[in-house]
Amino acid sequence: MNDEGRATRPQTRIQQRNTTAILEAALEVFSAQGFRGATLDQIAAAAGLSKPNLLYYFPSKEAIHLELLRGLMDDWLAPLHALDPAGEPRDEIMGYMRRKLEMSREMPRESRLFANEVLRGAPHMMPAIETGLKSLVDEKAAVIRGWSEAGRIAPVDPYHLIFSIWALTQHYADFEAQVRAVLGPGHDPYSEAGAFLDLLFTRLLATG
Amino acid sequence: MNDEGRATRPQTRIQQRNTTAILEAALEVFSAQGFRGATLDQIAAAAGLSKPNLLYYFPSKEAIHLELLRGLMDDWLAPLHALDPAGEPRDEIMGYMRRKLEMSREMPRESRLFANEVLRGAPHMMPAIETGLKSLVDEKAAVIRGWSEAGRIAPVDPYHLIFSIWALTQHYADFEAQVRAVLGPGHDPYSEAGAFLDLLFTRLLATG
DNA sequence: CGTGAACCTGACCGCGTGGTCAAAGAAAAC
DNA sequence: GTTTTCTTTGACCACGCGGTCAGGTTCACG
Repeated sequence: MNDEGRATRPQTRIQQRNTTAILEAALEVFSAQGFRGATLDQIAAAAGLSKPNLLYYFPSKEAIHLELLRGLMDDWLAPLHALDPAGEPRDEIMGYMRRKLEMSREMPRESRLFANEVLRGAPHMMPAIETGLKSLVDEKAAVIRGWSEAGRIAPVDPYHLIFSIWALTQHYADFEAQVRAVLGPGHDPYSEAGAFLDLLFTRLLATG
Repeated sequence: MNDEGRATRPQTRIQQRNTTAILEAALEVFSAQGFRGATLDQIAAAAGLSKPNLLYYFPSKEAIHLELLRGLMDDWLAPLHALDPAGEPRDEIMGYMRRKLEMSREMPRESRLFANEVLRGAPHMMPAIETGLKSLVDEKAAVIRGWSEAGRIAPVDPYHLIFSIWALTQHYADFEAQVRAVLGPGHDPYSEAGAFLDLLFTRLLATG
């Protein structure tokens, strides 16, 4: 039981369990209802706690929301971070796309939480976007531009290539209701998307 | 001054002006704040009316929201509706994509309003999506499948082709905050996107 | 088992918000 | 000019919601 790092972190068993339950419940409610649409009672109920008890662990509704967003940023950057400048260009880009699609399948609530935030103009995340996200994208875009100029993939604008990966993969999580309604029953949107996107990016990146 | 059509529709000059102003103001506020996040006071202020006066023209906050969504559906279907089965396949699909991108540029608030609704699981629009939208997509997907099978465009899943057009074009409106933050100043996202998407769909659809 | 800290709750509060209403103020109709 | 209908508003209300608090209960630890 060391006490290193960020000041004051007792972290008992109960604290661990309850904060986890609260964040899980908050993710569920915020992603489905938005920040203003969610109520502390809903979150408390979903977490199996009373509202005052919930506020014993977090000082305010906003604090829960911020904590959720803060934790999300790392997960969100990870797939792009893993794009390896030393790898085979096509494999790296397709791999990035597949990881993002996998994230949409496995973490649709997180995707919707993020979408909600950006839709509003990213009031809380703009600093993180302008620093962490931007610099990472700049870095990887330079790598892709290099590949492009070296003729290892077809010429493309690297920024919009990255945007297209975000758009195409997150769409299946954020607009899931619409996708399922249009396809009708008996479809697995994500596996179909996997095949389609493989094809799309293969053709986009193929050299002469 | 005829009185045909839907029962009771006096529509004086003042009524016309005020309902228009209210819907315009509501679009502004709802698209930026979401349904729950928006307040009647904000909408009234943006419309230049008092709150009670606003409620003289619409019975409730929800009624304004519904009216907005109802009016949006037609605009939303129009670009796909215009895809001509008798046209040149590549031109038709690329034309559809360009019309959608144009809509994102010209009507970003409407795009965000729609995104907000679908993110929440489309509680109000699901009926319209399951009927109007789905049948239109089914119809046009069949056309595209025909082109694909006839070898006039490269083989693609027509449904996911349409989804990809939605995702790629709406992304620039819905995630505008992020796109601008990542690109930095001195960029015109939409014109760059136009060039990129031209390239992307050209390569995706090219035969041989 | 005792004691202090951590955990939990019912009751409560103030404020913002959706919505109402009676009555005043403009337009239109005659 | 008068009446009638349409338009606008200030004052008001009920309620849901975020947040507080005093006090009770449970837990960890010696």
